[in-house]
Amino acid sequence: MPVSGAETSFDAGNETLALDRKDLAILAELTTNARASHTELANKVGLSSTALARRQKALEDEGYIQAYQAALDLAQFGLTTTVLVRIALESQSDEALKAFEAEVVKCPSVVRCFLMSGTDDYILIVLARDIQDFERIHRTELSRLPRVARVQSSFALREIVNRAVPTVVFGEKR
Amino acid sequence: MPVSGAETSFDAGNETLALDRKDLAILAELTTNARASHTELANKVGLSSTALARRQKALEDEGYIQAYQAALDLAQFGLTTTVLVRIALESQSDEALKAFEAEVVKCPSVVRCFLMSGTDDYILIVLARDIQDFERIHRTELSRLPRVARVQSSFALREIVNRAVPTVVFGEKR
DNA sequence: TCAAGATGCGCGTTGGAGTCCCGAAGGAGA
DNA sequence: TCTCCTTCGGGACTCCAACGCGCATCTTGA
Repeated sequence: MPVSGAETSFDAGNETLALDRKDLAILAELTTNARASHTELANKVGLSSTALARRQKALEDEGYIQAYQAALDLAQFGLTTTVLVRIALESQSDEALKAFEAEVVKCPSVVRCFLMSGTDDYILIVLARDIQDFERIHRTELSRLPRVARVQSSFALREIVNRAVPTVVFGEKR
Repeated sequence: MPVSGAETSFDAGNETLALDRKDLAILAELTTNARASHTELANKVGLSSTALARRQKALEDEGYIQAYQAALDLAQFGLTTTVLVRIALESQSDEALKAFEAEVVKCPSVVRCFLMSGTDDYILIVLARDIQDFERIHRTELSRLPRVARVQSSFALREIVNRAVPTVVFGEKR
């Protein structure tokens, strides 16, 4: 169900995606101001508030918008240190993977965890207050993970890019 | 400036942080429902809407809440492939770093970029539609970055954890 | 005991959200 | 070419709830 006059469309998975530039403008704006009112958004996008409300609701119903969430300034909580952790398991058996994954989701300092191809290990992104704090995390969270053969940590000195959404999303249609 | 009766406090950088469990409950809830109304939040946290509004505004003014943003379902846009890219430069001179960083921020498919310690290289997180699409990104975005000596890519087979905020944040105070 | 700050209640105002209806634009089909 | 039909946009209206203010009360800490 196209949200508006389908211009061109491309295949996304098994569904046909058809968003025009106004839909993308709505999404781009909501990515910045999730609490914007209908009228406010309507002015920025160039629609009436009625038309905008319809489109926004459609975007929500069709799942393009998953949620509205507040972005916290983690530095204000002292979490200024990002660590990339590479973890190799003793075995790549299904049971070992499951056991590891069941525990890693409980680690409170882990924000991302990927199972990687090739070397068949995991990459974690961990947030810590500082290096000493990471030592504690390593001791109390990471070293207690099951089936781990090797843990290798590297610290991020600086973050150059941090986007929630790749800019390519907002430029696909015109 | 404490938001409420300071219970205990800990040092965050150079600022003193004093959030009680109600502040943390507000933040936790807003992390999920950024569009929740004052009354709605007040009920969940156990405050009157007036008190809640004051605390929320304080949290915004003091920078704990950076923004309210819509979370898009990137899979709906076909971006189902996450790639970790490790890039080493020809030189670690300041000029080389600056030149590289000035270009990497322009890459539309890059969502994260860290300068890493130890090996002195960069780690990028790239979102692609599929492997073929990553080949295109590699060709049109990554290989055009300046001063690059080596590019090494590994694909994420699965994402086990994806949190915006480490759960540790909401459990620090009581 | 006193002062400062935080809470909660009640109020009035405002602004947003939702509904209904109509008009315009574009396609399909005879 | 004409007409029907679908779809989207926009205006007007109503209703409800959110927001913000002021004041009295309570708690906390010095």
